[in-house]
Amino acid sequence: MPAVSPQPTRRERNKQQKLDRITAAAGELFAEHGVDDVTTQQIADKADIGTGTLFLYAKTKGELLLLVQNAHYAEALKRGRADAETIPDVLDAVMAILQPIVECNRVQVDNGRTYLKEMVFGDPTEPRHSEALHIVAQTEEAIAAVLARGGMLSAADAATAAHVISAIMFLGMAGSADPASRVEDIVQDVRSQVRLLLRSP
Amino acid sequence: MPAVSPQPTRRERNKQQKLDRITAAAGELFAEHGVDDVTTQQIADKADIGTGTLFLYAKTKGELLLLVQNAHYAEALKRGRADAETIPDVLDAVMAILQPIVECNRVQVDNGRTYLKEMVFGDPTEPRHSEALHIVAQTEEAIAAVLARGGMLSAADAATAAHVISAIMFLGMAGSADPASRVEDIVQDVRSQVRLLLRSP
DNA sequence: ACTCATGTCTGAGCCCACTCAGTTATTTGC
DNA sequence: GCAAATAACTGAGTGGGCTCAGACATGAGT
Repeated sequence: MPAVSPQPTRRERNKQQKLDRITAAAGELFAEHGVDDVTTQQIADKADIGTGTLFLYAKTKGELLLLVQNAHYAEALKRGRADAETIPDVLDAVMAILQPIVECNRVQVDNGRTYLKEMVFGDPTEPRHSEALHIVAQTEEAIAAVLARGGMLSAADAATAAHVISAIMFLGMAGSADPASRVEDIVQDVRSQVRLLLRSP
Repeated sequence: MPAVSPQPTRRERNKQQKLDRITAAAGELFAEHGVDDVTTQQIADKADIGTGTLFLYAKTKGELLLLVQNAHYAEALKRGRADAETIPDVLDAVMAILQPIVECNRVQVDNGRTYLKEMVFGDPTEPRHSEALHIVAQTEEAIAAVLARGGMLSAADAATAAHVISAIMFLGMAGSADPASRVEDIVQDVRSQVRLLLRSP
């Protein structure tokens, strides 16, 4: 008989366990085969739940991908933010934030692109979707902070510029469907656009 | 007995007629009900062809939307480009190009957003998709021309800036899923970002 | 005219994301 | 403990985009 569990009621614990199993199953299958080549049945089977149950935890297959990828993106943002602090040049610092995100996005090209699609065109009332938008907002805040650091831009302009930069990165990643296009190329493409925005030498 | 037909062979004429019927049917149904509330069956029925036939003319439902919307977009671009010529201020001229495109995109919000989705995430090997990308390229060229007009930017920078502006517009339109958000608001939002990019007063 | 070859059409059927009416588990009130 | 109430689960079923094996039309060769 263990001491007081972290979760109060049994129901809550069961729900959490199921969500964990779903997350693990979806994560593994998506990573292995790509989101398009995995059926919701497979995920349900691997998580050892009924098909219907799956959709109590994620309203669409897209939400399942958000569930899996959000964690990776948050992680990438954290790394980039830390890197940026050590870099004096503003453009370099901004790119230090973007780099890990692009890398993360290209680990599995199809999944990365579908994730972006889901973010922009998915149902904003779903919790995993809001979570994704929150990460984007955090990313823009981090960029704005770097921009404001230089003191060349007002706070409002820094926020606007950060928004533009996030748009540049977004379409930079979404645009290149070819899995052969390397991360480095995308980053360079984004960099040249950001450089112009910042009027960096 | 009419004189020599514009199309040489009977097969070619039949194919063209069918494509016309499909375009008309899809256009009317999409405009009336929105792309999500129209089935490919309905389109096939209205065009008076079999279901299978439909997919000989457009590989996916998304391609059908591209087929219908591309014409509207090309039209919007044409209007904007003409407007821009009469406007001396660079920022105003750029916005004159963007305005009709945003309007066109918001005629039916769902269709507009699905069109954008299809453009970025659709199959680039399909002919209607290339056509859409061509319109985007033309839009960017028109913007670049306006930017170069001022002489403040090199040709290369103008092209890059035009690309950024198209990204800003794209996410400006895609981002606001709420049909209540008015065209004017989106345009204002885009304008403030473009103003910063151009360092316009 | 009569093949044969080549291009076009077709709809029954497949696949798969998602639903919902019915079942089972958990909690609450007595 | 035992109902009643409530929450969670389930899988057969549904709808819709898309396919493909076979039917049909057209044009070319003779």
